Amino acid sequence: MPVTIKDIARIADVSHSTVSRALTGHEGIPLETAGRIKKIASDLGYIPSAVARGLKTNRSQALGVIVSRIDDPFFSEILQGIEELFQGVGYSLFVAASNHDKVREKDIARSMVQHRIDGLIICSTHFRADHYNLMRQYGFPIVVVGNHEIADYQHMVYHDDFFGSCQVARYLIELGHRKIGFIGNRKMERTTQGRLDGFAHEMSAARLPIRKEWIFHSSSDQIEGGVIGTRHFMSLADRPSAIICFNDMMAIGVLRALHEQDVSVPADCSVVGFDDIIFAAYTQPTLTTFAQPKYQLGHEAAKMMYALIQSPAGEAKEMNQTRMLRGKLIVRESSAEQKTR
Amino acid sequence: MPVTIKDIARIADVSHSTVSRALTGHEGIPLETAGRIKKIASDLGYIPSAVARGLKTNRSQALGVIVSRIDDPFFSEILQGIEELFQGVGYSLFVAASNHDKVREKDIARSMVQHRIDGLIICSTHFRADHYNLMRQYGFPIVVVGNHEIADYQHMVYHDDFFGSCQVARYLIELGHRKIGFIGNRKMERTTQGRLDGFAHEMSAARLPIRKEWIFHSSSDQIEGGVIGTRHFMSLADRPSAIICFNDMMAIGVLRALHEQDVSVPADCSVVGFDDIIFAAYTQPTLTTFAQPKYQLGHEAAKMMYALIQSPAGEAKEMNQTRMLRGKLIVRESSAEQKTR
DNA sequence: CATTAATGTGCACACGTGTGCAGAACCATA
DNA sequence: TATGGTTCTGCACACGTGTGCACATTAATG
Repeated sequence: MPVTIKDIARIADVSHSTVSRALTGHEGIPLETAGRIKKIASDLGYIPSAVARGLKTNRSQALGVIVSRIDDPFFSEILQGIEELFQGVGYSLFVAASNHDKVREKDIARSMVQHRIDGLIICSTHFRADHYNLMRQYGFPIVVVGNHEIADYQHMVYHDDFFGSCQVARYLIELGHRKIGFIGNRKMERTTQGRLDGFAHEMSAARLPIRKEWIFHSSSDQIEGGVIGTRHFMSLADRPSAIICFNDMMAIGVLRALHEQDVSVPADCSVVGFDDIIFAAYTQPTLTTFAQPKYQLGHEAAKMMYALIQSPAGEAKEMNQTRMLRGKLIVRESSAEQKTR
Repeated sequence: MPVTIKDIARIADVSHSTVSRALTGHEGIPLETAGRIKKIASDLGYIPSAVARGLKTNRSQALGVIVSRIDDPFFSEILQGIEELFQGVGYSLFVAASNHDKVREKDIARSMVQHRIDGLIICSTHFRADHYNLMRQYGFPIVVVGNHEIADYQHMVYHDDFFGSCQVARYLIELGHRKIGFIGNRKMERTTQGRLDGFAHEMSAARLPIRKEWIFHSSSDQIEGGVIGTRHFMSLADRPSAIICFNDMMAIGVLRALHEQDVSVPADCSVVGFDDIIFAAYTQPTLTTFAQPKYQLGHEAAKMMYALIQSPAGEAKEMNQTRMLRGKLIVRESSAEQKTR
């Protein structure tokens, strides 16, 4: 049904080879002929088939992106950053959500290979080593962005969690807080560890105590995780005067739980999040948080991928490459000076 | 590099035709031979090329999804609904964001056609008629979901905004409100009109006045749109005692603006949103809103698309088909009885 | 045993595009 | 005119998979 180069060839009274060469800007075709062919192609509304071209050239002009969930605002912002770069350079994106489900991971890996993608970005999700390795065999580059795992990948873009957490902790210490609680999430191995290390680093630099009961690992990294963590802290005889949360979703849960217990924020307790998702600016009170450059993370991952695709076969591909981005502290209403009592 | 059916054929000592037939479950291949071939294929880790298959069969096993933005929580929830259905049945999704940009729309339409997608879902975004028609020429089915345009498409899934708005208005009226304001957004043609009609319908059914200055069209449908709308209402001598917002993002803006003006919600003014995005449950106060079945919208659109793909050439395709879903009112803290003064 | 039917399998071509190679056509130089 | 070079273009094949058709083999029937 669609117009093919053969249709164009028939009308232009040349062979399909000539049409192919004229349209791809190949040398050796006189400008006049090329112009005539291009005119016909455009009149006929010719749009080349990436399928046929991909079969011949072994480049599908398609990339894969795997996230854990599409409807998580943190991931979707990274996705937006990736999408915007590739839209401009003519690559299409296969997007799939793993949902932390092993079966789906396998299906996704399989379908990515089936479509012979030119590259893959794995974004903020655990991914089992066997599925990762299955795909590596197929030779296309894989960039991992913002992952929580400790494992080292060949090409990575991630956020400097240690630095970020230091900023947050130092800020609270400078406000006069001495009893600071931390709500983490064990599933996020590398990330939570980095943030915990930064926290511990600043606390000991200021010679402040780190009490075991002030570090709480919640089972959920969503809103309810913050609620659970708050319940824990409120049950203590000696409560922290400030709470650092693993992410903003949990911080929103903390705000909610404190409100229900009539603990005033920031007067009685400061709360700080992490990520700066869009809603952090609109909670009540607005949330002090450390802004991860989510869009940039996506953008940098896309740039790294683009370089890998462009580079002549396996040149840059062999080198390990890691890019680390830093965010910045965003002070809003949920944090304040600790009044000496 | 990857294993092909020819590799399998060589090892099994048959022709590649036989391998092809054995793997696709074609009749006429004895079970024993088929089993032997399948075993070899699996041992070699054979994964068929959707590219080559697509060229021959004219089915790419890929679908397109176009949204206006990926990082808008409303769209991404619909996307999640679409993704989850197709993941299970072996279709991959090309996802693209139009950003309401004409140039990008054109590029997207072109790249979708290039990849010879089997179907397209246009999701909650304006899409120029010429680009839409360009794609229609290529014969693949197009399902439009939750669009704001008045134009009728052949295959549509959308939400009953009139019904939803009636529920909201009636609820506020039953709480004793007589002065009700409405913040809309003109860009969302059909949607905003449906909600306005529902509002007007209930108001006149209750013989309540609809004042011109109580209907405000904001230029933005995001948070700032709500802020602008609130500013307008606060400038009036006779202020409404309840505000219905076009969507939750705007309602969050309203909550914020009222808080800054020391207007207590819901004591002095009730606020109701629309959509029930995830954060509506965590604003301060939590937001009363009308829940659109976003996930279901995506799911229904996917189901309709799947039926269209499966149906023998152009059978169901010719019929117009529209599916309308209804949501439900979610009462939270931002609305309360109007005290008679 | 001859004939027919049923069953398996390979050959060859197709899908739409790209490309090495050879030949054709033209021009310039000896 | 003969020779060599340059410029242009078509033939033929390739990519990986699917499939109509014919042929080969075996089984069933007379």
